[in-house]
Amino acid sequence: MAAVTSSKHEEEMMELRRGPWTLEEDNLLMNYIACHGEGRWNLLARCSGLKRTGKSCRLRWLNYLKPDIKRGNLTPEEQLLILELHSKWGNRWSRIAQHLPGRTDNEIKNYWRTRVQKQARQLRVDANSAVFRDAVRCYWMPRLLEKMAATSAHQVDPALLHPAHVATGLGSASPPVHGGQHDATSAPGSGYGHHQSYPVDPSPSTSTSGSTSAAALPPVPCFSELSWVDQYGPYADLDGPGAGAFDSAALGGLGLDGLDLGPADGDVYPDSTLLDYLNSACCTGGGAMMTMMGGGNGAHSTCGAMDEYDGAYVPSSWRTDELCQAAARKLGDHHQWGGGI
DNA sequence: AAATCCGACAACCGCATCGGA
DNA sequence: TTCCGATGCGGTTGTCGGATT
Repeated sequence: MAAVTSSKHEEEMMELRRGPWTLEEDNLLMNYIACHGEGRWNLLARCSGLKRTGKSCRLRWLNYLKPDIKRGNLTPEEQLLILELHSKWGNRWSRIAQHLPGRTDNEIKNYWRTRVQKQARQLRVDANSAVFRDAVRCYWMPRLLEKMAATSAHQVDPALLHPAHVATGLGSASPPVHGGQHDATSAPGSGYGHHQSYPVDPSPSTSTSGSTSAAALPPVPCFSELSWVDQYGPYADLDGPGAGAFDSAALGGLGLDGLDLGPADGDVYPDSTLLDYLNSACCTGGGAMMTMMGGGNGAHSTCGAMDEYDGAYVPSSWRTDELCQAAARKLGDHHQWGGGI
């Protein structure tokens, strides 16, 4: 008897499909959800005719089929938002995804692993280290904005390009505007994304990566909620309302991807790398840092955790052994770390 | 032109948490 | 209070296509 039960169970297990979803499966799933709504995934799996687990159905729906899923490359403001929120919350992908309408935790997680962690590897630092966090704040984000201005026909408030404004949002109080690399044709049901290919009767209509359109999008959350003050203390936020805000209006719709934070694999810190930048900042007692920050006391808050040291504000984490070690690899001992860093 | 490498993304797996019986 | 199924989350793997050699 037990053997019979076991074999039945095995039979069931054998019937369960795995791997890529077919168009028919997607249709089944979408139709079922259209009739019965989301949730109760195990019931759905049993009753819909799909030979999938409830888990698999849920994942397919949430990560791919759900109508409000936004596909295509992450926009610059989305990238900035991810960088910021990750520095705040770490690998809380789901939580981060809640602040990027239409983006899934899976997508954000993949972005982090394929793009951001790659940069960290190239810099030989841990992506979760304070050094890398500061690198992102002080180097990646400003360059993101610079590249946006350099490569885009969009009007970007020049004031925004001052690194200080990366964090403070000075220069514009415009409401968020949407646009960027969203392709409305790639929504489930009308087309499929970059890698989607059905093993049976494939009928993908469009490839979406990198494409752009002016499709209407749900609002991108206001960056003003991204104040760093709660994490980094009193020096991490600017004074007054609007502080800590990226200007998503100015950033909106700009297509940018693949920013390099550092050297390619095999190179050992070529010209103009993050560490050169860090070096110049530190060796001048925070001078370069202060430039980055907007010239002094008025805006001493743009690069994350700031401590007052020797009359100047410097990022707290710059005084870590980790940073010194990283810098030493590049610089040897012939540079002095200024400002007591 | 073929082989190999690599990046990107979809999907799976294991564990944690939640909520109802 | 405990148990158990459902759901959610994060880490990891598999697969595909483009780029490079």
